[in-house]
Amino acid sequence: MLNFNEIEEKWEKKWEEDKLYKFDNKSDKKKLYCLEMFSYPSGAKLHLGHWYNYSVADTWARFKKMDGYNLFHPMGFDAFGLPAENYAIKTGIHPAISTDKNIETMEKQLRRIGGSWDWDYEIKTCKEDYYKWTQWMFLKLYEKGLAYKKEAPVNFCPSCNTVLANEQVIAGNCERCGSTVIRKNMSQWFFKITDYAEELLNDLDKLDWPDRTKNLQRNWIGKSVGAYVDFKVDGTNEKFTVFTTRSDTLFGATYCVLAPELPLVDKITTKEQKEAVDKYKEEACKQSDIERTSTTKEKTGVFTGAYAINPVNGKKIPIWISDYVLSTYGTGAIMAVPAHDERDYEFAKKFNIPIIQVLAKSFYGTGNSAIKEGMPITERNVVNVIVKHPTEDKYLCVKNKEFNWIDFVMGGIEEKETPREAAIREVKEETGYTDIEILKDLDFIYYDNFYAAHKKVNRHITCYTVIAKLNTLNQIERTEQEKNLADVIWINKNELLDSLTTEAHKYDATRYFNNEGAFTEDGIHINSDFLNGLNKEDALNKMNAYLEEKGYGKKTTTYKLRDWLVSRQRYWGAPIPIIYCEDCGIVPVPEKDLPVKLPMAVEFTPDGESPLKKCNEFMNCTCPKCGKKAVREADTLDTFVCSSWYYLRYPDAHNDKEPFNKELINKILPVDKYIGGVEHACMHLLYARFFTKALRDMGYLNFDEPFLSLVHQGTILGPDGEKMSKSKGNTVAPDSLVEEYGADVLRGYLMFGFNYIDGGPWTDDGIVAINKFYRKVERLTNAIKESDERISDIDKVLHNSLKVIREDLDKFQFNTSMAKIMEYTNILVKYEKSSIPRYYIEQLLLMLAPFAPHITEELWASIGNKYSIHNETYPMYDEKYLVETEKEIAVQVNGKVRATITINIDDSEEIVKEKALKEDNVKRFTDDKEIVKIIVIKGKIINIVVK
RNA sequence: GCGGAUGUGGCGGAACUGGUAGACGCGCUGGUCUUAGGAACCAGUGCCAAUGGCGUGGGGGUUCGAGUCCCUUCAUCCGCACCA
Repeated sequence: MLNFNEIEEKWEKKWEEDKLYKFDNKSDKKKLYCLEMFSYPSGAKLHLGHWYNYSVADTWARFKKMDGYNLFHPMGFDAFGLPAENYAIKTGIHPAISTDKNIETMEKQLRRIGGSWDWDYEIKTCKEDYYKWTQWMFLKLYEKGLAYKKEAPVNFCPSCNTVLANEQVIAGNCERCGSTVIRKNMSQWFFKITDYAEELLNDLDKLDWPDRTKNLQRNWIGKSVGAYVDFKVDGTNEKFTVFTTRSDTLFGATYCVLAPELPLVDKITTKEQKEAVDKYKEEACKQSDIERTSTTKEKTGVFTGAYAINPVNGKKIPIWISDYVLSTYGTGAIMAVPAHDERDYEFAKKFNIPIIQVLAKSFYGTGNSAIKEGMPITERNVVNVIVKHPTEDKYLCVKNKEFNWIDFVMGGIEEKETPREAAIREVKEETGYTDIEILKDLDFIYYDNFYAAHKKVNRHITCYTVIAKLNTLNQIERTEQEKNLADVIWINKNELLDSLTTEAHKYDATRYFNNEGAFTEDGIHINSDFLNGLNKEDALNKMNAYLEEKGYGKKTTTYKLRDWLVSRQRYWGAPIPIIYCEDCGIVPVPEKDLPVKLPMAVEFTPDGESPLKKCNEFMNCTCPKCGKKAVREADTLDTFVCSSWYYLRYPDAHNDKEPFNKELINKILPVDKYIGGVEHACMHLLYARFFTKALRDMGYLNFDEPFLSLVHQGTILGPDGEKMSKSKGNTVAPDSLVEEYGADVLRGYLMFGFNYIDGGPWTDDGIVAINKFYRKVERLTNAIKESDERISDIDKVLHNSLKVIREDLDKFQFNTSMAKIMEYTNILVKYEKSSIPRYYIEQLLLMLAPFAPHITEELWASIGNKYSIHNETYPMYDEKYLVETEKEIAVQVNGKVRATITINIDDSEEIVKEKALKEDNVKRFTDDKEIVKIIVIKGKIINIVVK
């Protein structure tokens, strides 16, 4: 029996010595760039997640290589970053030293996976020969106006003592350490990723990426089409602009809200309101983002005393400040339309601000076309009355005798009559109840397709709804006509929604029981002058055209995506290649002076200032323009800058003249298959796309997207089904598993035991099974015999397996492809006693080679084949073995399987039917029944329908 | 609240465009070989009052036929979260 660990280490050594996985960039085979996300060299050992990512992806890469591709499969390290620096603060060990050491350990562990990486192309982002070009990237972006410095409110982590990109703030907390992020005004470097927002959004459609990842990015980019509308401040020369997606509701704007931190607030606040406004502002600043944006929080706000002029109707509307308006989105100012926006509604209700309805629901359909084609809105209006029982929890309804319709009391509103008066009259007429009290009107009118039973006509009619209650059940005699028409009934809340006949009354009841709220559905415009009768789409177009024509505003698009903040007040990163000169201002370091070297001797104490600031040899320099004394930028670049272009460096990793040879990388890029965690969806994956597009526009690249196809591995959970964590004590260490079973067995289990995309809980039993399976393969190899014999049973399974394995590997379904290898193995076991012809053993080893590279290499050699199995071609199936002549199909009677029959593949339908009907068990279910029809699906199933 | 995903035996997980649900493996049961076996091999294994019935979270529908399509509902997980 082989000692897996021994042979594995033996072969790893040999592969390395022989450079078995050497990439040939001149090969004329079809290139395939397979890349796993590189990792941060932490002090901890390689965890199971690394193994899952790297070993399984390696199997795929190996398969593609054996299948004839010129595989480019590099590996490296994302080596700058905070942990090393924090470690230095704690222990005094310099990041350069600890990082080197960690990389060394990780390289060793990675090699033990048995990956097919060509280490000659290794990248370490913290090395001068790499970060020199990271700095070069910065300079190029700066040249193009895509890197700029500005004073802005930024996210600052008080614990890490540095600013963070928007993407690094998770629910108001620091992505890394979890501390609450605070807002600070600081002068920082940004990359103008927003210039590419639209393209980043649109090009997602071109990518073979998981849908959820694309959606995460779409969401993050957050495109929203709307309009800017300018409001003048009454009695002043001030004005402000709001952003709205619903300019069509402008006639319903009854107030405006400014974000408390807008400078305009101070300018327009009246003397009387100053104190209240200042106090509110102060409190708003104190709150963290989480508190501020908590949806459960009640709306708060203060009136500024000032009024804005609604540009479309000249109306004066109050200007408030409130923290529900964010200074960071849109313009930091909104027009509030309480009738049709939940938040505005809540706010208006709380502060007694008028609510003007400008959209009305129509049960006939929304929009002017519906009205045009249907009945016109009649002058005559209708009131619907929800009447509560004086003592019980019941509601008054009438039941139409002719149609059994159940509805609330309803009726036309006479001229000179208010809806309330009509309600009282109708209740009396229809039900005879007289002691009626109106409680309130429901907020919004709507249009109904109203059927007047006595006139037998449909009308599109305006509906009001009032809520009333009876104080007593005093009742007068109803007219004969009313008695003949309908019964008076009382039903409870639950029965109402089930039994009400018209949609409109169900809608009334729902709104009443749900306490109304804003009307946020689409509807027909009302109270809106030139928009009346239009639907949303038409009204939006008309309003936006009107605003532009009059100069009141213009159509626009906003994005949630912010420019990427790249400066960090930390040491262990690439220095930003910028010099500040008193005379010349901001001066980029000339390319010839790159790299701006990160000095070794610095103090690490974090105090919110870059450690480099205290390093005089670094800071002091001369201005490249005028030669006077100048200082360097003390901040370093976010490590995501390093990882935004590493995939471009790999193919030309040792080029010391340029970041990459243009011709070469345009040949090898884009990455064909990129494999890594989903957690990078809105950071690394977005940034890298931005870099690619920017470099393309600078003429360096001739492709638009860096990663054509993307796969996320799932997460391996602890045996308890929980996420693995040291604190929970449910971690599984790959090292000890490798020691016990060997790398191939671990790889095998990772592939076989899970759906790669989903991951799942670890089980110890599973890995034993793979061990057993590989032992079986070893045993079968020993049962080899030199013979040209072909066994058709085996051929059939072999070629079927090969076909499925290929298909499944393309889909990243390693579990099912391994299952097929096992099926093939199982058939070989049947012939083990009489020994197995060489051909079948070789096929087994070849098909297994990408999965278990070490063991197959050893067994390949042991049966006397030449080194290396990994230079062999992956076996191809032959269609001729897949053609079936006979097949077993199911016979169903009324959809239930009653028998199976064996048919010849070219049996006619008649023969198949005959065979089926002859089956005893089929007879039992058909004999005393009438056969209605027989459905034969060729080669699949037959279904006999009986009655 | 919005968006997305998932739900199949005791377990991990299969199932192409609707066509014999449970591939493959673990576990379990019985057997063979053995001094012994936690080794290997062979047979069996969805559930049940079992020549039948029931079964893919629940309810309804379309269909000759539904894990797969439609409607509805529940549960779990993950994003975003006052985005105007």
